[in-house]
Amino acid sequence: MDELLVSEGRALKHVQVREYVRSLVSGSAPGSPAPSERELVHRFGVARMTVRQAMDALVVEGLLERIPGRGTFVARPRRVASRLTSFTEEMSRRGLLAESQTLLARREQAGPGVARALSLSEGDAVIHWRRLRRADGVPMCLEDAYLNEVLIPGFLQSGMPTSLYDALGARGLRPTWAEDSITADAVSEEEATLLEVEPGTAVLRHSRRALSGEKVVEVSRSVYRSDRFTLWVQLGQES
Amino acid sequence: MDELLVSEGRALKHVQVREYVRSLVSGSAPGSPAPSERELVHRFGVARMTVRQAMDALVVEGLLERIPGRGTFVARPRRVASRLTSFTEEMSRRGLLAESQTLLARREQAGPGVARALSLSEGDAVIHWRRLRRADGVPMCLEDAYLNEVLIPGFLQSGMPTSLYDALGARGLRPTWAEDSITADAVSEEEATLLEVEPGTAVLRHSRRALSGEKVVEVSRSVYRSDRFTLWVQLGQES
DNA sequence: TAGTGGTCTAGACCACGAA
DNA sequence: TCGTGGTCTAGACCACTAA
Repeated sequence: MDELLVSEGRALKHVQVREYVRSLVSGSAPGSPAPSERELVHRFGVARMTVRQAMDALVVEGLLERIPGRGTFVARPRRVASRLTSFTEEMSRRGLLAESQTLLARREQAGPGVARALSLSEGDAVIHWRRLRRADGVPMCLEDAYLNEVLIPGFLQSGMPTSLYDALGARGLRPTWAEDSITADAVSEEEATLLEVEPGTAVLRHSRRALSGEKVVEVSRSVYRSDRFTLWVQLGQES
Repeated sequence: MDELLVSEGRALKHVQVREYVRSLVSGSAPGSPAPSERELVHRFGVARMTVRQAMDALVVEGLLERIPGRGTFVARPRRVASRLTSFTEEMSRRGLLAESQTLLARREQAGPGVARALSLSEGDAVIHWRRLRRADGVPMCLEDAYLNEVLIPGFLQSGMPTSLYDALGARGLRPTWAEDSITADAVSEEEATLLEVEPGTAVLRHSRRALSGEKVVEVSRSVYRSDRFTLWVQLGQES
């Protein structure tokens, strides 16, 4: 169902039709009619199966909805599951400015836990990056990230980026899937000082193991101030 | 792309082919070859487009993977996002036996918060169901669920079920999408007594708004013991 | 070279919705 | 009744892979 553009870049017919329809309806309100299949057959001079192939792709994509006997219409946006986002993106989504203060960034030898999580062997080189993360200036989160040095050579030398996920994305390693665990705990003294809360306050502990394709690109442990941060998760598809 | 079974229940050809292939490959290891399209054309005496329609559905579903020039193969299972599960299902997935003790189950008038969350008006009738939930006998969670009485008439009279989601499913109202919020907090005295923890211990507070289609079927607030419960979330698709 | 999936044609009949 | 999408046919040529 993919592109496979021909030699010089001539688009396949079903792709032409698909993109024509996409541009027609993009921006239209849900429920707006798309051109009928037979109308597109005439306009492009192609067979109906070709038009159907184009429309099928848009239906699978969730852009269009077919109603037998009536026509094809712009679908209302589907309710989807949460995207996998970085702290920076998540704060920006909430209208807050994310800032990071690097407390530590160095090469280390992986301990047993980190090695297992990163699918490495104990003692392999990893990058340990500890940051205090603020939103609109308020301490929000203390994060320890561990990265597989082999996947991002020269990372420490290249100057630390603001957004880890942007930096990974630039290397074609943007996380596509992650498993998170979340629990509540009392904050430690060291954490309390950095997060500027009372020792013993309840905090959220968040661990993430993020993959790009089959590669584990990030393992992290974070502590979030619970008075400043609520985790939001959407589950399920469609509806 | 749906069934639309004909009159007496005769299956459509592409459905026959699809289900034949599904039964053939179900249980096969990822990478196992599926029958070629032309082989299925012969076996079923149908046109190739019909076979492709059947295979397309299985590819979209993630069961098969096409490799041009080589053939069609069983796809490795995709890494998917977390399913929307109930407490009962979640505990069972962890190998624990879920039990529920109903502390309260009655008709109430919706307050402003619950009314808004359930898309009702203040004062409308809702069912308030408070349960202490145990896993393998250990108190795990205290949950207050609010349900729209109009959607589940006779719910209170029919005897409370073990699993709310099973009961909703039996009425065609199984949640398909939910938004959850999670935060950490200190446990209250009343909660501490019921959950059998020290007052002031850190706990996870979890709120859920669950929809079945466009209808809000459940609004709940839960408190989880953090020493017994860690929330797991998978984000993203495929990889 | 033989087999595979990817694309495409030019028709056909059906059930369903709206007028 | 007419237009819509749903299903289906019996071919065709292409690019690619593997032997």
